[in-house]
Amino acid sequence: MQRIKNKLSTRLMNVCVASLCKAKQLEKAEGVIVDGIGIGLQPDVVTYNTLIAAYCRFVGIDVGYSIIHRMKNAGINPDIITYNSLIAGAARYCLLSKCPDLFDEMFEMSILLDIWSYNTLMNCFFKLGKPDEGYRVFQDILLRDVSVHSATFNILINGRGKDARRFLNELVESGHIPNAITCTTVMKCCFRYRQFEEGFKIFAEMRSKGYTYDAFAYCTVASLLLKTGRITEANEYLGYIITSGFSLNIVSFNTIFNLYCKEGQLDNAYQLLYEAEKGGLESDKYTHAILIDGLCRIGNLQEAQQQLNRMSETGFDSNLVAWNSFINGLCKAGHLDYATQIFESMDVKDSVTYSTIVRGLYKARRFRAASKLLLSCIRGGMKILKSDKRIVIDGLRSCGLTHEARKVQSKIRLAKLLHY
DNA sequence: CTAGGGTTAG
Repeated sequence: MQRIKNKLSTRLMNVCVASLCKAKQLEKAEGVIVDGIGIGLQPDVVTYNTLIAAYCRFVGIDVGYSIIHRMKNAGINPDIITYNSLIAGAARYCLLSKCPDLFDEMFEMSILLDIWSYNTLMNCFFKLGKPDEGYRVFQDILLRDVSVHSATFNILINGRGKDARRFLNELVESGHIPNAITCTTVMKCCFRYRQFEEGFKIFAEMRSKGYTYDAFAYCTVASLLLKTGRITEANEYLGYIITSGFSLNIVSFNTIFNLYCKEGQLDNAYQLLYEAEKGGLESDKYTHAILIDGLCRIGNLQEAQQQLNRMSETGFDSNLVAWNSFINGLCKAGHLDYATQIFESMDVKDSVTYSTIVRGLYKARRFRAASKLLLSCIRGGMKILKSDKRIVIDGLRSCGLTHEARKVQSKIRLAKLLHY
């Protein structure tokens, strides 16, 4: 009788630990376990797995891994879920090199990789832009005759991108019934590849099937509408998201926030931010980037700069999109030198950073500087837009620097030969 | 107790 009681209480403790972990309250979760042990409860594999998953998600894989020692000392062996959480952590923090050691350990304990492990790995490879490795994982799934899960298909759809719609048809033809996640995935892929009609068709189908029971599809569609200048329709869907009673998280909130910022309604944006924070939502890197871009758009560069500072203080110091937005704002306002100064102080830049400055320099008719930058971008192995190449060459020509223009052109060609 | 969908910049 006492043992049954304790088991029940362990389950209760686990529910408590899980909800604290979900809220990132890891110290409190640990406290609950300590208290539980204090009153004679025995943490089980679920208790430890919950904790390991949370550490791997919020802190890092090493801390997660250290719990394994604790559970072994308590006489509990890690299982496939333990290792899947560690694999997910390795994938999340780009530490796939740690996986072979994990696999070895699993092998020693006779724990086999399951579909969750494979899905995690496959998804990670696609996200890292290594589709071949992703497909190799899928081959492994088929070879080892592991039963697939609907998530497997969704990961594959994301990996295929451009052919997502066709892939969905094939799935349906082979008897698979796509769920809401599959549909949203395909719709997003359609939009990404400018297959707008196909995308909206999927959205209509989702609504008729009752697949729009949460804000996911609406956010996708509203953002697309905003991006393509269909503001009224975007507003309609966002209005619906607000009034429908969906529980709004930071992502749906960011979508609405973005509409206000793009529309220059910064007062509304700040009001929304205030209410979201009052409701316990934490701003993320998207919130910051959207706000900084919005401030730049209305020309309030000072406030944008301050917001960047606040952002860095709250731990989002490497938010490249926000910095790119700010550089763009500076260029638009004609502060080329300050923009260049910031550009040079940045440790991490991407092709958007370069492109923004190149375009800024072009508009300021500083063609030599623009071409110099374009070439250093190419040397860094980054993709450049055809239009950027065009404007630099045209710019040089337009002020009689035909020799330079030709030189830049041949250097670009040479770089292409070397890189591809 | 683990994996898959929505939000940002040129």
